Amino acid sequence: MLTDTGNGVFPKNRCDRSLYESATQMSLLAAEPQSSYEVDSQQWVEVLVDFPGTQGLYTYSIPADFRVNSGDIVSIPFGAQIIGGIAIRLLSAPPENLDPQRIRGVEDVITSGFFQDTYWQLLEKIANYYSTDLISAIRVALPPGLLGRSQRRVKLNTESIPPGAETFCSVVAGQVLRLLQSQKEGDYSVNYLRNQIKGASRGIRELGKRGWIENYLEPPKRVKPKLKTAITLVAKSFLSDLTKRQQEILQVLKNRGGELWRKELIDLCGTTFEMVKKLEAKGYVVISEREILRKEQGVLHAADQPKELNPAQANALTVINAQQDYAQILLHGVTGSGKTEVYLQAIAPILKQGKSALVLVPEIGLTPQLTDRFRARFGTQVCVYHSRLSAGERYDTWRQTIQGEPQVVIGTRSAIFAPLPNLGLIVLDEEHDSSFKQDRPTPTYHACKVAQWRAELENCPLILGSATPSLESLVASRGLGETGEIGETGEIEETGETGEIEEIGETGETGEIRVSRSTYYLSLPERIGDRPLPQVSIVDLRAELSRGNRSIFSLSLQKAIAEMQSQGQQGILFIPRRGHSTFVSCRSCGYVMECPDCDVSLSYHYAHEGAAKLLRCHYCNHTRMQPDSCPECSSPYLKFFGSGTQKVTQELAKLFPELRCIRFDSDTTRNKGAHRQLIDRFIHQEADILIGTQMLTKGLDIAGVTLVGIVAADGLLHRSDYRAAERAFQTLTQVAGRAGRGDIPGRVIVQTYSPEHPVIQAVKTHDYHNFSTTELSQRAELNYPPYGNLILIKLSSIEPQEVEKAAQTLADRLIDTLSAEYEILGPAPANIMRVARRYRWQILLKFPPAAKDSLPDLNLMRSHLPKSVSMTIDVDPINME
DNA sequence: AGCACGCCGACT
DNA sequence: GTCGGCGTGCTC
Repeated sequence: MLTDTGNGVFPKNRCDRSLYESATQMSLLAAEPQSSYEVDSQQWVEVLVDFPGTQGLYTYSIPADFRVNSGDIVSIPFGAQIIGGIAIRLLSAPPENLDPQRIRGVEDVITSGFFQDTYWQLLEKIANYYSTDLISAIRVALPPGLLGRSQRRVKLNTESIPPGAETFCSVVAGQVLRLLQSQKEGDYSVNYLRNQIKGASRGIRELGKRGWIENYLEPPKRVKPKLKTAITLVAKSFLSDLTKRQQEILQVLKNRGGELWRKELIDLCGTTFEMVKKLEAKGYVVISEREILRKEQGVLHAADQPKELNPAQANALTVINAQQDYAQILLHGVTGSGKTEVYLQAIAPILKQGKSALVLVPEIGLTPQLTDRFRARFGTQVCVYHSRLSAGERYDTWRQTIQGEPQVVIGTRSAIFAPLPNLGLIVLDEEHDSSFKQDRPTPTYHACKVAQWRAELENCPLILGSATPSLESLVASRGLGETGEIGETGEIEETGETGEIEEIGETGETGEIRVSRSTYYLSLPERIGDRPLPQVSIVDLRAELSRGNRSIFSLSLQKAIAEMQSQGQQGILFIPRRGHSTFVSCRSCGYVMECPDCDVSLSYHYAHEGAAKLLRCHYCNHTRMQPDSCPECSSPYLKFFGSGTQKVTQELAKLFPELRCIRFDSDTTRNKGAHRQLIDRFIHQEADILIGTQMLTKGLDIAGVTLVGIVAADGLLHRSDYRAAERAFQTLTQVAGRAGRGDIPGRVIVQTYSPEHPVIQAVKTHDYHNFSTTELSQRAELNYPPYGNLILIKLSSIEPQEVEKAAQTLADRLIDTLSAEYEILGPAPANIMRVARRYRWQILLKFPPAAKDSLPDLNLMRSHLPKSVSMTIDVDPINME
C-alpha cells in the first residue's frame, strides 16, 4: 500500500533509532546541540525510473532539507546523469537487499503533487489484481517520454586556455574547441557537439582532462506550459446593462461557439482587451489561461443543443444526476434508444460543477459520429485520447488532462488512465465490448474493472451503457440468485443504497461475499421517436440446401436485396469472420461437434497437409478424430465453417452486377482515417451496400439503412469458448440494431444452419431478458463467470517439447499448491498452437470469486520453469486463444 | 543514453 | 609489456 504522508504523523521504528543515534553522534561531532531530535521516519523513496534500456523502481534517500511526496516528479542522479523520475512511495527503511552505500540522494523536487494519491492506489490495485509488478501497471498508464532527461552540457574555461591551444591537442579536440569558441557563452550540449563532430566524445574528454572545459548537467526541464488566454462566454442572455458595442462582441463570441482566443476575439471585433475585462467584470465572460498543446483538432461543428428526452431517458437522467458519490449504473438501452443523449446531458452538469468526465468507447476510429456529437455539444472542452495518436499528440493530450480545467476525455481502453484531477463521472459506452479487455502485454486489465475501482477511489458515479450488457455487469447491477434468476425488466430499479450490505455471488456453503455498494439498473426499452425495433426473420439454410440453392444467399435474402435496390435504400451485409474455420457442423442437420466433458464445441485443428483431421477441446484437451459422417444423422456433409468478406463480395457481384458495394473489414480499413472515409461514402449514398465484419457492430448510426443481412450466423454460435453464446447474441443484436434507425422501418435477415438455437431465437424476439436468464443459469451450473473466476496461464517456447513438459510440471505444481476449490483445467495446447514460431500451451484455473484473495502469487511459479519457456498470466481472460 | 569493465590486435 | 578498439551490462 501507499503510505499516506499527508497526515504528518511519523511513527518511529527500530530502524529510526539507529538513525537517531547516528544523527546524534554526528551532531555531537559537529557540535550542533540545536539540531532536531525529530527524525523523519520516511527518509527513503522509491522512484520510478523510465530510461531507455531500463524501467524500474530505484530507492533514493531524501535529504533533510526538503520533503518528497508520492506522486512528485523528482530529479535524481542516475549513473552519470541527472534524470527525471516519479516518486512512487515513501519508505521508512531502505530495502535489505541493497547496500546502503549505494543509495544516492534525491536531487530536487521538480513538480510537487503532479499525481494524486488515488492514481497510485489505482495502479497498485491493478498490479495486484492482474498479477504483475507495479512497473508494468505504470507503463500502461503513463505515455512514454513523460519524464524529462537532463542534458549534459560543456562550457569553456576561457581563462585556463593557453594561446594556440589547438596545436597542443588532437584533431577532434581542436574541432570541439573551435566550435565552442564560436558560441558567445562557449556553451553547448554534448548531444549537439556529437551531432556536429564525429568522435566528439573523445575530444570532450581530452579537453576536460586538460581543464579547458567544464562539464555540467542541466536539470530536467520543469513543466512550463505555454499559456494562451481564452475568452469564454458564460452568460445565457444579454441584459440591458450592456452597451451596443459590448453586445456586438458577445454576439460574435456566441456565433463562434462561445469561446475564442484573446487575440482572435480582439482582431475579429477590432476591440481592446480592456473591453473584454469589462465584460468579465459584468459576469458575461470568463478570461482563462490555457496551456497550448498539440492536440487533435476536430472539425468545428455548429453548436448543438440538448435534445428533448423521452420518459425513459428522462428517468435515467434524473437518477444519474442525483448521484453525488460512487455509484455503478447499468444503462440498458435497446439499439437506437438514445443512450448518447443521456450521456451528454449527464455530463453537462458535471462540467458546470467544474469537474471532468471520462467517456470510454471500444474503438475511436469506428465512432467518429460519437466524437462529433460530443464536440458539437461541448466544443473545445472535448479531447480525444487513443493509441493511434502520434507520440507527441498522445503526450500532449495526456498532459492536458492533468490540468484542472473541466473537460470531457473520450478515448479507448487506455484512456481510463487519463489523469483528470477532478473526475465527476465515468461513462463506458458499449460496455459489453471485448476490446475493453487488454490481452496482449500485461497487465491484462479490463477497462470496466479499472473504471469501477477508479470511480470508487474518486468517489464518482460510473455509467455502463449497452444494448446487450455483459452478464458480469448485469449481475453486478441487479444482484443474482443461485439460479441466475433476475428481476423483471422495469424502467428503473435500484438494487442497493450506499452503505447497504448486499449479497453478491453465490450464497451457501462456499461462503458469501458481502460488498457494500450502490448499484442501479436503468432501462431504455424503446427506440427514440417511437421507432420500432427491426423485424428479424430467420432463414434455415438446411432447407435452402435441400431445395438445391447452393449459393451463400438464400432466396429471401436475394429478394430482400433486390427490393432494397429497387427502392433506392441501403443495406448492410454482415459476415462474422474472416479466416479459418474453428468449428465443424453438419450441413444436413446442423449438428455441431461438442466436447463430452465441457460445454463447448470442438475446434478443428489444422496440423499440416495430409495429417489426420483432429477435433480438440480447447479447455480440457479432449481429442477425437474427425468422423466421416455426422454422428446424429449420418450425413456425409460435415463442413468446416468460415467464409470471408471477399467471397461474399464476389458472389454478390455475380447476382447483382449493378449493386455498388463497399467492403468494410480490417483489410480495407487499415489506413488512418479509412473508417471515416468509407462510412462517409456510404452515408452520402455513394454505395448501396456495406459488406463487413465485427466492425459494423460498433455504434454505426446511418439513417438510410433498412436492410441488414447476416450471411451466416453459425460462425458466431459455435466458437470453442464458454462465452460464445453471449458474444453471438451481443454481436447479432448489435448488427441487427443498425437497421431502421431512420424514418423507414428496418428488417433483418439471419441465415443459419441452426434456426432453433436459443441465441437465434433470442435475437429474433429481441429478448435479452430471457436469453440472459438461461445463459446465466448455465454459467452457474459450470461455475463460469460471473459465478466463478478464471485465470489463464499461457506458456510458450520455441521448443515444442520444452513447453509441453513445463506446462505439465506447472500443472502438477499447481495441483500440489492450490486447495481443492481451485479447478485446474489442462494443460492443453493453445487453439492455434504455433504462433510466430512459438509453441503455446495453457492452463486454466477456475475458482469461486471468494477464493481470489487467497490465491498465491502465481508469478512465483516462474522460477520452476526453464528459461526458454515464457509465462504470462491472464486474469479474467476473454480471449482464450 | 553514458560510462564502466573486459578481452583481443598494433604500438612505445 | 601497454594503449585502445568497441562489445555487453549496469545505473538506487
